[in-house]
Amino acid sequence: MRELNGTAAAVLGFLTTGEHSGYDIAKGLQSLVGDFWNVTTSQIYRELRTLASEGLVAAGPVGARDRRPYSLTAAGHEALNGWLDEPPGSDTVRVPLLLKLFMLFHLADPDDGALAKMADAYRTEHADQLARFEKQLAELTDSRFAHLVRYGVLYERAVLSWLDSLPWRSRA
Amino acid sequence: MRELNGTAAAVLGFLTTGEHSGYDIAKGLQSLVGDFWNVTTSQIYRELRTLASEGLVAAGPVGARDRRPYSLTAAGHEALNGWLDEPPGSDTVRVPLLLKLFMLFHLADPDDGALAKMADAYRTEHADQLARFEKQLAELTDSRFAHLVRYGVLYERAVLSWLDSLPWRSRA
DNA sequence: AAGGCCATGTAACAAGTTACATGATTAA
DNA sequence: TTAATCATGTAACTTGTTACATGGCCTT
Repeated sequence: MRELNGTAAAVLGFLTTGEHSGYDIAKGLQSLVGDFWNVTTSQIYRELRTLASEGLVAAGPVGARDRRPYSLTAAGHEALNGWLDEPPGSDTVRVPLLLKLFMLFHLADPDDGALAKMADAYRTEHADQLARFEKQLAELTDSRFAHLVRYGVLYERAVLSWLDSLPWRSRA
Repeated sequence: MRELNGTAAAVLGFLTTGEHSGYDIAKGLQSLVGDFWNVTTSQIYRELRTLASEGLVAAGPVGARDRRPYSLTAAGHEALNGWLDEPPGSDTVRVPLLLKLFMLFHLADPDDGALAKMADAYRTEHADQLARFEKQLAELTDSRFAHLVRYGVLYERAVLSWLDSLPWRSRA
């Protein structure tokens, strides 16, 4: 049994709630774990195809609009449990803003206006995300899931406080 | 002139310091920006091939061990400047630990021991990274580049404080 | 019943990772 | 002078993204 990748595992996990189409899975995962595990619809379809070929999910009869429902098999359940036992991999972080700042500093003496503009756009994004996380946190009842959201909150706060510490920021 | 991707831009940026082989570029970028922009050697080679075919870099004569030095062309310089003017894209963040925790919570009632084990491994990684960032920060003279490292410091501290707030942590 | 939107999916492309090959250099 | 290591690169594979196709559903 091959090592599952995170997305495949997420698909299996989602299917523990019952039969779903690729479309549903994609939407569902997006809203459930999209904040710390990016998924795109196309990926899901591909994973479903390979998972099906491995017998970890089973495709049901095609319905309207080519909708094809998938369900978890016993082997799928097992594979998911195996995945849960393995230690998680390392984080992947890519921050285009930092790359750009690095190159700007390296190549030129950029004027503060340009820097501030970039930082502002970035700040807006992250302030919005923080607000979303905080809202989620307020609405959550299960404290275990709340831990996950708190990660987001702390992360976004760190980003904002970094932005606020920059000498060429345009807002306070 | 096509939109450069971040990695391509980083390659061009690196070549502003002179002629370099793919190998050098890969190593160099890894140590310079690897903390917030992941690169692998193979990627660099591919980028170099396409950049060369677009005339943004020029390949020099092959040396020992098939070493092929590349240098920046005028068009490459221009492309790099164009890239610098564009607003940076959004961050990509993938945290396998969070995905796994989510699934664990969703599927079962995991025992604290397993959770603590995961959290500990994660903590070690991030504590190490924090130490590296702090060391860099202490050694840096250019305050502009220091801003970038401070991002890392704040980020890692946020992660650690999150870990410390978990009820099933095994260390204080 | 026509037009627009939503659900559903595929295909093509781009980026990222892993595994491997090979020829210098260096160290024993 | 053999073995180990490092520099250098390619090829194959996996994952991620973008663009597009199509047919049912809902409104007017």
